[in-house]
Amino acid sequence: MSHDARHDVAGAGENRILTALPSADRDELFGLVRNVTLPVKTVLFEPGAPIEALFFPTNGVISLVTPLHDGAIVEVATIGNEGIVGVPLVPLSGLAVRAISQVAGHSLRIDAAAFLALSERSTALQALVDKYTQALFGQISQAAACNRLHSSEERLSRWLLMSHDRVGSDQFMITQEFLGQMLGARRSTVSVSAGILQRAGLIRYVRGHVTIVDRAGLEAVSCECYSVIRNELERVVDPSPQRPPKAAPERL
Amino acid sequence: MSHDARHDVAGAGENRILTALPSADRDELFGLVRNVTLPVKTVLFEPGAPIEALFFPTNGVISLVTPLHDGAIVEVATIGNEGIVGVPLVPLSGLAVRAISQVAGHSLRIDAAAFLALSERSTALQALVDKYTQALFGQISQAAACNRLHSSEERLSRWLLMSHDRVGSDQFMITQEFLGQMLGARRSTVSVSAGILQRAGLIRYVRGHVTIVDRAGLEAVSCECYSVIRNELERVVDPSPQRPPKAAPERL
DNA sequence: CCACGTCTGTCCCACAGCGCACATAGGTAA
DNA sequence: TTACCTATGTGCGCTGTGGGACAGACGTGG
Repeated sequence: MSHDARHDVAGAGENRILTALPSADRDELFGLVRNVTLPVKTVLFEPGAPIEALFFPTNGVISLVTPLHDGAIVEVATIGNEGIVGVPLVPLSGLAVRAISQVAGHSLRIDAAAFLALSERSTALQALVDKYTQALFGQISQAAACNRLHSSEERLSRWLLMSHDRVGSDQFMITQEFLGQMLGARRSTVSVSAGILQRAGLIRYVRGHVTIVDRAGLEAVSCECYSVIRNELERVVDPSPQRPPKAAPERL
Repeated sequence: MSHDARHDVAGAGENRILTALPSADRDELFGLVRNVTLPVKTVLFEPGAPIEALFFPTNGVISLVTPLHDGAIVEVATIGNEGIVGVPLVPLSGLAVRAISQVAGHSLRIDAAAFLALSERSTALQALVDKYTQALFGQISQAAACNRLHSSEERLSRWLLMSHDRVGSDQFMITQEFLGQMLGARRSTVSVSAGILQRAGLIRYVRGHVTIVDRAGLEAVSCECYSVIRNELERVVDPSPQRPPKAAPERL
């Protein structure tokens, strides 16, 4: 696994979008980035605020959440080193969501203007970003359905699996209070669901420290949304296994 | 209100994205489109199927829905003459959602390849599409939160208002069975919620024919999501009232 | 060591919405 | 007219979860 990320001072991983770039483009981009440390609960941007920079996480987990007027928030997507925070990027315009770091980590930060200029020149970068944008779109759509139809236990399992994929460790920190906000559920509901998973021997949960004990078991409990989203994201950085095209509708 | 749409044979409206284009670009695009009639429940594309064409609705309502493995579907966005069906567009790639017409109408159809070629030349078109894509992104994010936290009555009101905006008539057809699928609820739940709205004098509902009686009343019952989404979409075609920027986080 | 703050497990009640079933009304065709 | 299909209204029991509260476990700092 090549480690071209000369700015990756933390030595704690790479960003898979950048890894998938041709080396010339990647080198050029690395000249424009700055490695930033993102403690837990760092807000990268607020709804409506113009995007000033993109972030390519190398480790840690960042969530996109929709804040409602009453103060409640709901997670609509989680982003790790497989993705980009700040797309779709439009000059001087902002997204309708908040980006907030969920598990502490590092990201490569690049100014929006510099990124746009570079992507004018690099069709490979443009193509990758567009494909990722489409996958992110799919992730949010799946979350919208999941939030409506799946139980808190299924959604909790999905969240744990997605985080597990991104932190690269069997253990990470997240309080049930925070988890409840992400899942749009009461803390006590999370506590009950987590207790079920714990008694089933799938996880361990001690004062904000979650340990994934039985990954396969978690996948069995989780709803389909986990694998749907995962496949969609994998397709971006590894296009080899083409999805079988669904039955196309009649030509319009 | 200029009516340049020479292909708009149905004479039943215009697409506001296209209307917002400089006339030169608009004329060029009109040379590439075909007016298509979309009966109710027409599927424009399935999840994963490469997008072959974009659709600019001139009337009617088209929904983006996420189908789940068990056959259930949930609406994640509704698109009328303020929008575009098929974005974000990536060559040879597809979206993770199904597009299905909800209220019969017409759209201007353009081949994906032709559209991409044109948008290479028209920065105005590119900018509009990008802004709309961002707004659509916001709509889905809001729906994800709404689906999780708001009551069926609130969501039903929101759906009726959004459709009302798009059909341009106080009456349109939609069965409660279908509505239940959109809202991710039982038909009987929809029946109860609709009954409440009906007894409150806000709507009339007879065998699939909904009539909006008291729009202001509906807005009062609906959740905030209606106006949030509406503002986001209006910003695309009418950027004059800039949104006040939220408090920006500390510079990263 | 103790004190305090944080985080979790649990219990109560209330209620929206599910799952299911059935009756009825509007529309259509013979 | 009758027969039939579609769509809506409604009733009932059940369950998941909200809303709220409290006790106990863990961990840190004094």
